[in-house]
Amino acid sequence: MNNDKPNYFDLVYQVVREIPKGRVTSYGAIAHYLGLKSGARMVGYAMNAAHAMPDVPAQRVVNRQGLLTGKHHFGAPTRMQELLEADGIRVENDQVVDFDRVFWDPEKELGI
DNA sequence: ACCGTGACGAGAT
DNA sequence: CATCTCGCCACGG
Repeated sequence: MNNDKPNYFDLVYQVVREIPKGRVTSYGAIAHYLGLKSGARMVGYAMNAAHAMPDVPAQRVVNRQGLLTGKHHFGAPTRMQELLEADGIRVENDQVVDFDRVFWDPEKELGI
């Protein structure tokens, strides 16, 4: 059995696991870091499967606006926000406060 | 095997 | 500045 196709899911999880506490990143940033031409969509899809993955803080991954687009996938509508606030991130109106300040760019932090 | 949908993003209007 | 459209690919029905 040859798995010639790249498993984007594992790659995404790997990056997400490196997100430090108190920081967030965006789907597009991860996609660009991994060189996924597929775009941010596949990253978001991967996060959907991340639900079954431990040590994958999907709450730290938001869209480019800092909006908690995936909050509905955490079981409860406020679960994602609570997890973020537990990390010390302020969330207001389903949006990350000071998003630019807490933004964690894998290309910049991990290096390209 | 075909069609529609989706945790997005960038560019165009 | 706000809104719309397209691209991109995997998965479910």
